[in-house]
Amino acid sequence: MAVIHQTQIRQEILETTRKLLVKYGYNFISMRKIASNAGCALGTIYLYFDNKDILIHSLIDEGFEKMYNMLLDETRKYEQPDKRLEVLCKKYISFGLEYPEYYEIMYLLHPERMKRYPKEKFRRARRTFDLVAEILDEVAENRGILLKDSTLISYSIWASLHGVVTILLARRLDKRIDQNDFIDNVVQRTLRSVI
Amino acid sequence: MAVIHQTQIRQEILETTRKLLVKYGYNFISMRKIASNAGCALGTIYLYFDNKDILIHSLIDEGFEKMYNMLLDETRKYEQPDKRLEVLCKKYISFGLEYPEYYEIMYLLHPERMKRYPKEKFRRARRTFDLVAEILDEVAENRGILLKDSTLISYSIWASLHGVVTILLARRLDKRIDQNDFIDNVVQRTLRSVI
DNA sequence: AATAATTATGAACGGTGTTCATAATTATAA
DNA sequence: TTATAATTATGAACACCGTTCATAATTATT
Repeated sequence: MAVIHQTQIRQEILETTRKLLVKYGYNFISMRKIASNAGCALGTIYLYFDNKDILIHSLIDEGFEKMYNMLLDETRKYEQPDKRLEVLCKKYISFGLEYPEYYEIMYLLHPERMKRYPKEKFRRARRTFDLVAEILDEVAENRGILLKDSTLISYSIWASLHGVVTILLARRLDKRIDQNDFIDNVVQRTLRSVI
Repeated sequence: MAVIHQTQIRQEILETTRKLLVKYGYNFISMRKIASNAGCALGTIYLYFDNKDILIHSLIDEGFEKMYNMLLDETRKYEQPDKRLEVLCKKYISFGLEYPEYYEIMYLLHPERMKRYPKEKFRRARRTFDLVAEILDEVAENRGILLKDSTLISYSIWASLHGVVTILLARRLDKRIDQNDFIDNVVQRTLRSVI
C-alpha cells in the first residue's frame, strides 16, 4: 500500500502525457503509449494515478494556469474597463483556438467522465470567472451603473465565448462565414449586451 | 461487392442503434451490442455501414429533423417576431437538454471524427439556421431596421445558445447559479443584442 | 545480514472497432 | 428444374484498449 509518491517517474509520466496530448491529441493517448514513451511499465502508471481520467485531469491545472496567465497578461496591457473586457473575451477565444488540446480536457471532456472530475479543478477554473467578474465590476463602476449579479453575467458571457470556441473547434461554422467576422460579431454582441 | 442495400436488417440496425443511444448514451454503444440487440452478426453491420462513425452519423438526420420540427412548432404558436425569436432560443436550449444523446451526435462529436462527417448532414443542419435567419428578418422588418447579414447574426446567436447547452450538458455551471436564471440571462442578453 | 516495506513489472482479463475467409442464401441461366 | 453465379450473412481472428494483480526487483529498517 503505497501512500506518498513523489519520485521522478511521476513527473516523467505527466510530462510525457502532456507532450502526447499536445502533439497527437486526446484520442491518440493510451496508457501503453504513455508508459512506452515515459520509459516505464504499463502497471507503473497505476502506482501514481488511479486511472486514465485522473492522469489526464492532472493536466487540467496546467491548462487553467496557462489560460489565466494569458488572460491576465492581456488585460493588464489596458486600463480602460471596456477595452479590458473586450481583450479578455478575444483572448479567451484565441486561447481555445491556439491550445485545442488543453481546451478539450478543460471544458469538453464528456460529461460521463466528469463524474470523476475532481472538485479542486472546478475551483481552479473559477479563478478565470473571478477575473471576468472583476473586470465586469470595473466596467459597471466606470459607467456608473450598479451590477446586480456579476457572477451570473460572467457565466453568461462565458457561454457565448465557449460557444464560439466549440463551434470553431468542431469546425461547424458555415464556410460562407468568415471566422474573424464571426468572432468579432459575437464579442461585440456580448460586450453590447453586458449592461 | 454489394452495391445497393435496402433490406429490413439495415433498418433494424439503425433503429437498434437509436434505441441504445437514447437509452444508454453514446459511450455504451458498441458494434457487438448493436449486433446482438438487432439480432444479426457483428460482421453484418459492416455490410450496410462502412464503420461505426457512419452508422452513428445516420442518426444525425433524425436529430436535425426532430429539432427542426420542435422549433417550427414552437415558433408557429406566436406571431410577434420578438416573441418568436425568444421562444426559438429557449426551445433550442430545451431541446439540447431534453435530448442530450441527439445533441451530442449532432454537435459535440469530437472534431477528429468529423473528418468523416458527411457533407449532406451539414446541409440538413443549415435548415435550422435558415429558420433563425428568417425570424431575424421578421424582427428587423417589424422594427423597421435593415439587417446587413442575418446569416452571420444567426450563427452568432447560435454560438451563445450552443454555449449554454454545452455548459449545462457538461455540468460546468457553478452550482451557486440557478440553471434557469442562467438560461434566461443568456437568452435575454442575446435578444437584446440582436440589433 | 536478514527482514520488512516499497516500487516496478508485464501477463492476463474482458472489452473495443474492423477485417476477411467461409458458409448460407438468393437470383439467374441453361 | 438443376447448375451456376451473385449476393448476403457469419463469427473467428487481429490489433488495440483500460485495468488488475501475482510476482519480481529494489530500497529501508532492524
